[in-house]
Amino acid sequence: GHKPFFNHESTTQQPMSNLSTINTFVFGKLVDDCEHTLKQGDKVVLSKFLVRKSASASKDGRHVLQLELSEETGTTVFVYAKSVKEPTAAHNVNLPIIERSKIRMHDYIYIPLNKVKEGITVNVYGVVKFFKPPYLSQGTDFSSTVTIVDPSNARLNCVLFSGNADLLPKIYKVGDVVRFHRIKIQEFNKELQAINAPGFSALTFDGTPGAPLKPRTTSKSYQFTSTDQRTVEELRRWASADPSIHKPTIRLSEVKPAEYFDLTCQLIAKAEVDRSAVLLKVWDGTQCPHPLWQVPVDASALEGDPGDIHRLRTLAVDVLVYDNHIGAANFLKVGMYLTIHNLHAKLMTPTSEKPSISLDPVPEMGFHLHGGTSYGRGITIMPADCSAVQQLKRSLESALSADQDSLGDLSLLDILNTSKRPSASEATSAARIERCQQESATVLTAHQHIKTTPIQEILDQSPPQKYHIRAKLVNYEPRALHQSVKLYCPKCCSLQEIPNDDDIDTVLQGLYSPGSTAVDPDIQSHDTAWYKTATWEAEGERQRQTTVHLVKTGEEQSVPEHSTILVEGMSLNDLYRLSERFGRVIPTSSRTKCLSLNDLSIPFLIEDRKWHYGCKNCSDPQPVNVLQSLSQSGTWESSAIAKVLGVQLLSYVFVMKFTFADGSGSLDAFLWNEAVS
DNA sequence: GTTTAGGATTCG
Repeated sequence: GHKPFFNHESTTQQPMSNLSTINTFVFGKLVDDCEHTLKQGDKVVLSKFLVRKSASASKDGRHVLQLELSEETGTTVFVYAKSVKEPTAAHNVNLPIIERSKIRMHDYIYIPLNKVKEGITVNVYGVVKFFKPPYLSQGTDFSSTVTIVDPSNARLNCVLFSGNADLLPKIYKVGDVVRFHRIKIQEFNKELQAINAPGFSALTFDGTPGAPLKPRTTSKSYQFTSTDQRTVEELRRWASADPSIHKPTIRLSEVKPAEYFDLTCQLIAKAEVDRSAVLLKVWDGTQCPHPLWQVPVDASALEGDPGDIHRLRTLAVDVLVYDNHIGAANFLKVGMYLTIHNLHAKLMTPTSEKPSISLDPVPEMGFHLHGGTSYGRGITIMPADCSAVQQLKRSLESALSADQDSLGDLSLLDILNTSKRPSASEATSAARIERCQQESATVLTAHQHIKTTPIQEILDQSPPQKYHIRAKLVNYEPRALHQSVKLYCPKCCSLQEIPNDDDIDTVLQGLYSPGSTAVDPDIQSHDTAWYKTATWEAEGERQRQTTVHLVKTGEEQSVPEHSTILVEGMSLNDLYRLSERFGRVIPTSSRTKCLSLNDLSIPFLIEDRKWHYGCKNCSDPQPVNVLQSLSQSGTWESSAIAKVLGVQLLSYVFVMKFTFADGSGSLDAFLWNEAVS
């Protein structure tokens, strides 16, 4: 908890005004430091504290604000050393005479791991035997699991949580030395287990004997005595003799199939593959001896310098990062140094849908960071100054100098030389926008493993075959969706446009213009055995005779919606009106001896407002009289009508044509479906 | 001072 630490009112002789007395609270680890160092009456300078409203101002009469000191905000407490002459103005932080206090050391006691007991909170040193790098738990905090060992031959599993991942130990590899303050020992599954207690803090050291004794921590103040130095160095020496702890690092050139390993590398490029996977292109300066499996992703989807990606293509490996690791992957920036923990090197036989020409497909090596946190799977961002990255950089630099010609322009060089992350220049951000606009509208998921075939290779082979292509869309038709509906003949496979109203009207007017109407008097206005006829003059127009032949049905009370009519002399508007009223409308003409169908460039049947057309190539129109057979059977299906009339029915289809090109050739692809009627 | 996770491979 927190304790009110300073209370000037009680320490000064004369009473102070409200505004000159402020409550100051000390939190966490700083409590210990201050508790043992500061005495009443000391003069201090405080930096980087939090200012909050005082909850007690109305009661204690002090300042309405309060100061909150904690390690998390980076607070530093300066105390005037005894030797320093008292400054003229205590608040003047710029005074050069202020120096960091000699804080009296707190006597921390470190318990050997074989001496920990349930229920106590202790401080320990240990060597990391196993760890899971911090990851976001299902709860609110980051979590990290660390197993430590020490020369007492005991081991301790530590389960650590923190809302701030920086407060968890910064472990890079097994063998690192850690110091934990305030871990609580408890029992779980009949074993002792440690969990971080309030005020927990951790220091982590490189496990290499003789390496600098600089601890990894974000803490601004920590106690580290010469005793601590000896302890760390002792643990380093003790662990370095243990082969189960001291494992060699594996580089891409040494990777064996089916191996799980930790890879320290630099990120070249990144792409979201689908909802469950992110692609990382990484390199460590060495060449993997196996053919590399490559995740097919659109170049436009790759975040990273296209030039670098191209130049490093032989050294870079594709790593697929799945599921829970995607969140961590999203934080990564191109140029960063990483350790990917428990990376799976897997040999994969290339899958190809095309007929195999080569006899033995060569297995390719793919790298996967599987989902979950088993075996410490995860990604750690490595600072440029740590020894693993120093070593990595030497490897990257030697790879560059080995191939100066092809790698000389590498923009990642800037990162190597300056140790800074690349800043997005105007040029690259413009390029990014351009690429962004080229992004696929649709992404097929889970097809990463499917090989694509160059278009020319498809053109050289004989159909039918199935392929996957990756190509640029050069053109597509039609541009408006409604234009994608066409008429299709299932017999001759021809496609044609749906005649528009103007065309139909023109045909109808040509058919029934006064000069051309030589209606056969024999069949005019005669009821036949199977239809009744009515003829009249069209109103208000040029002389035009219109005729309706109503097909008789068995029932006397036939409703128009279920009736079939044969019509003559109709305009386009007439056809629309009649088709709304009657179930089936069949446009005919009686210029010849018998009632016959019209030119097939207009519909031969309008059924429930659906306009049916026939194929000019494949139809052999019969006199309309043949419909009499249907009037007897009573089946007036459009297909039955078409059949007896000798008409090859055209169907409505959705068709889009795409023209693709991939540099090797170009290909038209049709997207095709039956239209819903 | 709650919960989370509590070492223990893999859908891809």
